[in-house]
Amino acid sequence: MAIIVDKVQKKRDIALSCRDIFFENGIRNLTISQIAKTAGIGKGTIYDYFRNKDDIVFEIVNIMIQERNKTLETLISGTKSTKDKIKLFGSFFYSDEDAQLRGLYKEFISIALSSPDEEMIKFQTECFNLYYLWFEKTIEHAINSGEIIAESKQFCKGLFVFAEGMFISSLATNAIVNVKDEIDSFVDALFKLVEVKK
Amino acid sequence: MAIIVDKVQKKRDIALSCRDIFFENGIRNLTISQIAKTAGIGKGTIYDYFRNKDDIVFEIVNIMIQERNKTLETLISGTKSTKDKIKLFGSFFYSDEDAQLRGLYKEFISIALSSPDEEMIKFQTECFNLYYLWFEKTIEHAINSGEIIAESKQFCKGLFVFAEGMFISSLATNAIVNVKDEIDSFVDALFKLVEVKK
DNA sequence: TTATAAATGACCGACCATCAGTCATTAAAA
DNA sequence: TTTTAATGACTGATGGTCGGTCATTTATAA
Repeated sequence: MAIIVDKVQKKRDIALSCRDIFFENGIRNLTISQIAKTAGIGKGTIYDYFRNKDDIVFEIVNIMIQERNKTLETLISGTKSTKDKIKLFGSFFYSDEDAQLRGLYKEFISIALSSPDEEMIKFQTECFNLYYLWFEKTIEHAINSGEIIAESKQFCKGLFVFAEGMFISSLATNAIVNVKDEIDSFVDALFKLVEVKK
Repeated sequence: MAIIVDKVQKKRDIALSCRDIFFENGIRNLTISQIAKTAGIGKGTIYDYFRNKDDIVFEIVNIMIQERNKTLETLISGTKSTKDKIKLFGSFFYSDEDAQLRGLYKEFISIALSSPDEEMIKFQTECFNLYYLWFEKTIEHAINSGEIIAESKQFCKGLFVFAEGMFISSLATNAIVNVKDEIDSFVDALFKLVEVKK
């Protein structure tokens, strides 16, 4: 027998060692050779751990999003107001702390649109469902406590998805400048309609 | 002088002659040689009319969207109900007639995300503003005629952008299956809150 | 216990095929 | 003869492969 490396861990290490150059250059402006050099390994070794160049971005985003989910979970449980909880879900699309992940997520979405891949879609679906479950629970709780009207539930999916639309529009146009303000004002306006009047 | 070709027209012709293969294969699975062969011209000629491969997609989408805008304009003016007008804006993201344009638009967004280009962003911004103006006008008209409450105006941008979010989510996840239903039910729910009660 | 051989997984970079984009040349019209 | 259009052979770059090397561990036997 010979050396046995922790393939999963090494894959993570390679991916993470490249996250800065991916963020700075974008996948299209990076060569496998550069990536391998940055990771301090041979070009061939890349393909012992990744299916292709896209797969590296996927791994980075995968790791970073899973880390972020944990942070988000604690942040949500530490937030009292329903409205603030809702806003917290959208914060990914504008907060300074998430700037790098957001940049890499952008690359990831670009890949997912032009080269849809079973695994990527599965991961995205899981993320969507996870977030959405929390989101739904938050809204339902607010309904049950009499804070907002029952009809609010119908806005769950739309409200949840709208932030993604703002994000894409902010990247693809100059029409959306301040994502935070747009999200905040939309949520505020909706809450005014949905709050139970005393 | 020698033969003078209408550069603008020829660019259009080349672009449109390739729209089917772009829709079927996607930009990543097409080579310039294939494109040139499909257009019935030499490889080098492509570069007399386009800056690069991305630029061809841009031209196709550009032409098709501008055509669609005209159709949309007449469709809107032929639609009476405010709610139907609003829904009309979202129809791009699910209607059968727009399936091909939608597929090419997806490619275009993918390009715009990973290789942002001045011209593309400018075009997208113009489209956004054009649609949004109509959209805003529709809402304002409904407010002035006493159909919906004044606060409705605050939902303009969010409502407008939410359909794009649905679209992206439907492509990147398996969590959104029926875009039309999602858009319809969100718009319906919002209208219930916003309609002036008699 | 130590020396040697065998086995195996990790790692690598030269190599290959492909392809976007260029440019020297040709063709055709005026 | 000049100008414009068109072209496809060519080039440089790059994603991905593959045969081979190296390092470590295990087996064996002296």
